[in-house]
Amino acid sequence: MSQPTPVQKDADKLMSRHRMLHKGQQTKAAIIDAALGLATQIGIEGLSIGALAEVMAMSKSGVFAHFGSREELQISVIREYHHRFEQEVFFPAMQLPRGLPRLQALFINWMARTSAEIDSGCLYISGAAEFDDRPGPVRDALASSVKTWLTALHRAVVQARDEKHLSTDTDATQMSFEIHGLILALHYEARFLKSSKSLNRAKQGFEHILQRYGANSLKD
Amino acid sequence: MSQPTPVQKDADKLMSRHRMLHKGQQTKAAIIDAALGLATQIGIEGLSIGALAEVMAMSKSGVFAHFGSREELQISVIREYHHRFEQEVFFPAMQLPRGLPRLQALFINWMARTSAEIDSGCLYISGAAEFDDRPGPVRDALASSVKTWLTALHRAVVQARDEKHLSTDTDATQMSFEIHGLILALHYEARFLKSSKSLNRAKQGFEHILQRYGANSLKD
DNA sequence: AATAAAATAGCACGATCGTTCTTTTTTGAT
DNA sequence: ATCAAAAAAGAACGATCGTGCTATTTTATT
Repeated sequence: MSQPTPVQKDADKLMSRHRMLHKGQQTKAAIIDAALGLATQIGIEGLSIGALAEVMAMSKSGVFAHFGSREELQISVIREYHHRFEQEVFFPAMQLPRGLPRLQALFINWMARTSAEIDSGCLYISGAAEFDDRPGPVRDALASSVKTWLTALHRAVVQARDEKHLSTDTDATQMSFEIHGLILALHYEARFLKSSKSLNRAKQGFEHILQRYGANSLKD
Repeated sequence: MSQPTPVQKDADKLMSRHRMLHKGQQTKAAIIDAALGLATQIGIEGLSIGALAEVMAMSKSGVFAHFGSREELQISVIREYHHRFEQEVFFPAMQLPRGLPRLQALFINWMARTSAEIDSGCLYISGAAEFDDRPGPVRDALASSVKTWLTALHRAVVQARDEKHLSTDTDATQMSFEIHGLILALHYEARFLKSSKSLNRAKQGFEHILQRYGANSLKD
């Protein structure tokens, strides 16, 4: 048997180091989870390390060390929201066949995350209001996530048109814009004005849009 | 000639006192104007008396004395925005005849205040995101202003229906909801995503809504 | 069980926050 | 010009902010 080569020893050390990160990653994830909860209530800008430390029953510096700056914390929160949005809105809809079924599922799932049923507001909406006049890396991270999602929605519309589920002269960007408006109105009237009927308003608005763009059948 | 009665003396004193308020009111108005500018950029919650004092070239306590509390300052800002919204959006549209012309003017004026053309964002939109989970007098003042305006919009839709400019079975609340959505999408995509085409998207969306609710002529 | 590294705590800093005092300046009517 | 009231300034307070240090504790590996 040969001795472990230097290369193998290096590999072992690397693995050891990775294992050591376990606990750290774990609490970091817990911090981000709590931070996301705070951010959806008081806003991304309202997020403070002190308040977060109190929630976590940790010291300020203990929390701080995981991120190195408040900005990095904010960006981590946005990335986590992006991930959850993918899990709860995007991926489930991707299970359905291309075209109207998938587009409809995207809208339904999106509504569920936006309506007042859920305890936390939508970070993409509240964040946009906070950062529309505030340049910087946090805004960039937020805008990047939002654009990814809106592009996915746009693609679903295009596919529905290509599948002939919508009329062939459908302006996909225009239709996406109008759908986006429904979600924003739902968020506004349900979350801020506490109007209970908003969910049905949004659903009916979606039906109207489908009719306008010549959806030939709602169930197929 | 009779001597001034005590009542007359009191009246004189009252007038004097009112005159004395002149300068104070004046600078207070200037402060509120500056505060509104700050609030539309960094948010109502982001408004700080220190930053405001610096802009005004005044001392913090000098600014503070006009309001007595930060909350009162925030509410004053909201009241001022309400006033300007009335002046620039509501009243001009009221000059036009009831029905479609007035409704259309309301939408056009609203868009103008919301699009990226203007330097300041819409306080009703950014404020809603900030205060949807934060109860208190500031939120109440904001919600009250917003409801007043949305009610006025709703009334314009009802009138357009009554004037037979829209089909008689028009659901006014639903139509208002969809119009609101267009404005919110415009604000979102123009202000946050810096999309230049949003204004035309909103206009076309409005045309679509008019068509759906059976507007019989766009110019009359 | 020993050990090095990673995770957390503790403490202090300068800054800014809203607010409360007291003092000075400015105003406007006599 | 006088004078009282109003407006503004000045200074200080306790709190909280993000962040940079230096210990201390906990973790995971040998």
